[in-house]
Amino acid sequence: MSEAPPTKELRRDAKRNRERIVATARELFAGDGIEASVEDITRQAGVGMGTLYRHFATKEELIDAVLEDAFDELIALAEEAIADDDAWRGFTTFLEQTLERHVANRGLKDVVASAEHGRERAHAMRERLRPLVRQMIERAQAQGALRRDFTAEDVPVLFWAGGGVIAATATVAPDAWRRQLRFCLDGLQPAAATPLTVPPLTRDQLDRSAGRGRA
Amino acid sequence: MSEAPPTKELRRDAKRNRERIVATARELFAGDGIEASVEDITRQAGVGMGTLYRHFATKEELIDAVLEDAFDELIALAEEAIADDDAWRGFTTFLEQTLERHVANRGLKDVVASAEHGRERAHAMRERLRPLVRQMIERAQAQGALRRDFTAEDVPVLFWAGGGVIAATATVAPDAWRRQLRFCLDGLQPAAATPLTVPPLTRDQLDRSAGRGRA
DNA sequence: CCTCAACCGGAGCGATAGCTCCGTTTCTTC
DNA sequence: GAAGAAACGGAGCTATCGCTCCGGTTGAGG
Repeated sequence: MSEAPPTKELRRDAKRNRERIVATARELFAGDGIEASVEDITRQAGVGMGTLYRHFATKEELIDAVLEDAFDELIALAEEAIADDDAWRGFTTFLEQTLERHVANRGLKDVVASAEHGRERAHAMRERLRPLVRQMIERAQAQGALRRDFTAEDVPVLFWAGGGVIAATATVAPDAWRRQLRFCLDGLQPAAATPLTVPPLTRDQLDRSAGRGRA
Repeated sequence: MSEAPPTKELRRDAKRNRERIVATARELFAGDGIEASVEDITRQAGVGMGTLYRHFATKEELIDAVLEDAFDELIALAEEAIADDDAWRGFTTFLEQTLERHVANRGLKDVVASAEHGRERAHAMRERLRPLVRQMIERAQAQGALRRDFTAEDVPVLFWAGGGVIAATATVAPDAWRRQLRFCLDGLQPAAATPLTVPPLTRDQLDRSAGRGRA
């Protein structure tokens, strides 16, 4: 699982070029989403196609490597949320800060909240996030701040919803998603709860959602 | 505005082929979204490329023509909502039925809830829908069933949110959006309302959102 | 400084998309 | 049933994307 770091030792120019590629890709993915073309990346990084593909076997691999930091940050946000004595505040802050990242980093949103693109690091991030989210929710429910029919599997749904708003409005009104989130959060308080008519997603459904295409 | 119907009179085969194209496109757009390729459409309709492009100058025009019925249905749903004595029930039913259409018709979702694709009929539909939605909301607020800081400009935001959930889950759990909508609706009741931190979208922002690209 | 493995760049491949062009066929009219 | 306007169909154009291939270049060890 954990990529052993026995990678010999890169030649100086190779190391420099790799860093340039990652830095440029980070910038372009953040701004344009993962649909930024590899050609744009190489041109702006000042390297050739061959160079990029010697370091990354595929574009997906590059995406995965570029977003590693962002993934780690999401984990850190979840841990902060759990550390908050006020579980409800922790939970809402986690949602807000995650969606703020989605606005600032379209590539992150594309991988987390939208389509497939489940490479190793992304998958590992989801695995690490899952128990944290579950704990976050259980604590908020135990403190009586979150309706009891809300489940951990509903969290990705909130991200998909926020992602939809962000995709449509980010360039024009980068805070528009906050209204939508507020409405949802107000509806998540126990006092506001009205019966749900459908069950939450199962683990299996979650894995297949926005996962491996429409197979 | 209203396309005058002075179009001479199509030859019999031309008329037949046009109908085949529209019928096939309707089916493929509903199933695969507007990304269904024109080649697939012509093949399945049993016509050539030239035939399609004699009837529709561009793919966008075909989309617009194909979705005309779906647009009319949305208008009808809005009118039904307004006719309901219980404004809240009318409003929620409108949202539910619209999103049901989005699940059943991916092409409709693509045009209404997602990207640009603002051809004439789509634009006209939005113009017709706007006052109906406004009325729907004002009535629900007057009846004390809807929080007062909710505006007509928030309705597209709800569609974008629902569209995000549908895009991710439709093939795996076609009803998953109902949970998200329930949470939101519960949060739209006056008793649940918590202060919003950002203003609603302006008309101008709305027009540019998911509108003409990232210009 | 010399050598050669390691690394570089970018033309080009193959797939896919929307769309055009034009030789051929078909319908309608007289 | 002949003629010509109208419509047909599909090969192929252009553009874009991810990715490969290979002749040339560079940097580190002896």
